[in-house]
This record gives sequence, structure tokens and C-alpha cells, in this order.
Amino acid sequence: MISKKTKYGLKALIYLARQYEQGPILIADLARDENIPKKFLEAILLALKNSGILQSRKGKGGGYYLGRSPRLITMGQAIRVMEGPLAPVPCVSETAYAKCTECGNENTCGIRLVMKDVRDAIAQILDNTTLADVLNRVDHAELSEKNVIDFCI
Amino acid sequence: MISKKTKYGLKALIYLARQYEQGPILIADLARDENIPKKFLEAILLALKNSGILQSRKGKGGGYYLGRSPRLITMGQAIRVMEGPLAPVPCVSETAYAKCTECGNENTCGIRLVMKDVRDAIAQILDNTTLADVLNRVDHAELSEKNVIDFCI
DNA sequence: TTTAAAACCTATCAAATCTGTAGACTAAAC
DNA sequence: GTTTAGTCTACAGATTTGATAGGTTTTAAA
Repeated sequence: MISKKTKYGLKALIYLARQYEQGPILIADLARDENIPKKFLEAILLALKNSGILQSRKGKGGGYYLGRSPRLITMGQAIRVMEGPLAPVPCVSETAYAKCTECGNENTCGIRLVMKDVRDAIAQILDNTTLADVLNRVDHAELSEKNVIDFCI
Repeated sequence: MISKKTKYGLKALIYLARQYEQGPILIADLARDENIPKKFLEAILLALKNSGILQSRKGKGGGYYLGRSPRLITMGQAIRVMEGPLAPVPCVSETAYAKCTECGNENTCGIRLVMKDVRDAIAQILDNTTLADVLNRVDHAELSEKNVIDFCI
């Protein structure tokens, strides 16, 4: 299960992706619109900025905005910033490998063999889904839901 | 990342699968052989028993053993007992659905759309990998590692 | 050049979860 | 009826999570 922090961060990124190239967005506005505790959100956005995904401007007229096109920001990149590695066990992580103290021989550890497949499946999806993809899917979903309503009327 | 509890539990299951139909195994032996704190392991095995995956016998000659064939126990079943649902967000869980307080409309939530795919990919693997499969893969891995060593000699 | 706005930083805190331990209780075998 | 071995209850320390408070720095505009 992903943490609230990660959910908040993803919601913020999607929100910012919708307004890409429309100038900086205030933390306060984002927090209000998405129902996220403002101070908590501050820390999350800061982490996303330090990782290069977001940029910011201080002072009047300032705020946060995407550091690059929504088509160049993947869910995998974002989730790793907030949640840590995608891998279920550290010994199969591509981005943050660490030896498992539990399993003796890595090459023949049954848990590792299976978890390697799981990691690859997760990464396959999240590293190939961009913020732009998410916006697209949401738009389509909203459209088809609207059609269902129209159909009912 | 899966917890130590889950790793311990999986190691115990693999250990028991290796000795399927060879009588009950003592918690103490299992704990010693796999380097798991005995009291912690007790609680884990009990949970696995209450879920029907394991069975036990008390008293002299007692111990734990698989409740059914290793070919009928999947990694998904075991992990759900110890770690909870496979789904990254509760609103896409098939076995433990719960509404997400964060997303307003479930049908059009971008996070949910992506996480549904992730859940399905994880479940696809873990619900189709049995303990018998794991033993097989480990055996093959050990064999090919042995061959590498032989080749070096 | 002051002033207001807004991000940035530090510290702290309560609650929950994770990991592990201690000791008494119950059931089965001999 | 004594030994064996799983079962139950309680607890405790460590870590993580989610959230708050208050001050500092940068920037734009009055």
C-alpha cells in the first residue's frame, strides 16, 4: 500500500500537469483544491523539486510548476521520490540495490526469484506511464462516464 | 517493500514445502535453520494456520506442516495473510476493497486507473506462482550455479 | 526602499506500525 | 502425571507516518 504522502504527491503532480505552462501554482491553492494539509504538502513538493521533477519561484507571483513536459515525467520517477524503490525487496531494486540480510545466496533465493518478476512488472507499468498518459486516461474516463449519464437521461 | 514478517513467513513456507508429507516440523528447528526469532515466528505460523495454509499438532511429535500440497499454495495467498492486500491502493483491491477517502470519483481517478494495472500485474504473478513452482525455480537456479562452478574448475 | 507574498527550513509531536520478548496456558503423547 | 510443543496475552522499544507551529529567505511590486 502506498502512503498518503505518495497519494498527495501524485495528486499534486496531476494537478500541476493539467496547468502546464500556465505559470506557477500556489501551494495554498493546490492544498485547498485537493484537500491536502498545506504544511505536509510543502514538504512533499520540496522533495519533488529537489529531485528535479518540479521547479519553483519564491516571492510574489511565485509558486510551483513542472520542471519539464508531462510527457517526460513518469509515475515511476515520482513514486520513487516519495515512496522509495518500486522493488518489493531491496535485493532486486535497479535504482536502489541493497543486499538482503535474510537470504544467503542471492542467485538461488526463492523469494528473490519471484520478487524480481514482480519488480519488473511494476516498473514496466510505472516507468512507461507519464503524467500526460494519466491526464489522457482521466479525460477518456470522464468522457465515457458523461456518456453513461447522457444515456440514462 | 515487504516486511520482515512476510519474508520470515515465506521462508518458513518454502522450508515446510521442501519437507511436505514428512511429518510435523518443530518451530524451534525452523527458527534455528532459517535464522528467525522463535517467538516472532510463532505468531507468523499461527496466522498462517488460522488462514488454512498451515496445520499443526500439539504435544510430543507435534509441529507445523502444510495444510495442502505445495502445488495448491500460491505466493499471493501467503503474502496476503502476512502483508495484507496486494493492491497499492485499497480501492483497487479484489480481496479487501475499501473506498479511498482521497479520490472523489473512483471511475475517473487517475491514480486509481494506473494502480489498477499495477495490482493486476502483481496478482497475475503472485496468484499463479505456487510453492512448488518456487522450489522448482530454486532447484534449477542451484543446478545452474553448480554448473558455473564446475565450469570454472 | 519598504512591504507584502510565497517558498523554504527547523523543530516537534502524536499515532500507528513493526519487530521482538516474556510468561502463563492448553493439548497431546508416553 | 510428566514432558513436549503449540497457543494465547501482554508488553515494550524502535521506526515510520502524518501532521503542526513558527521563523527565515527570496522576490516582486507599491
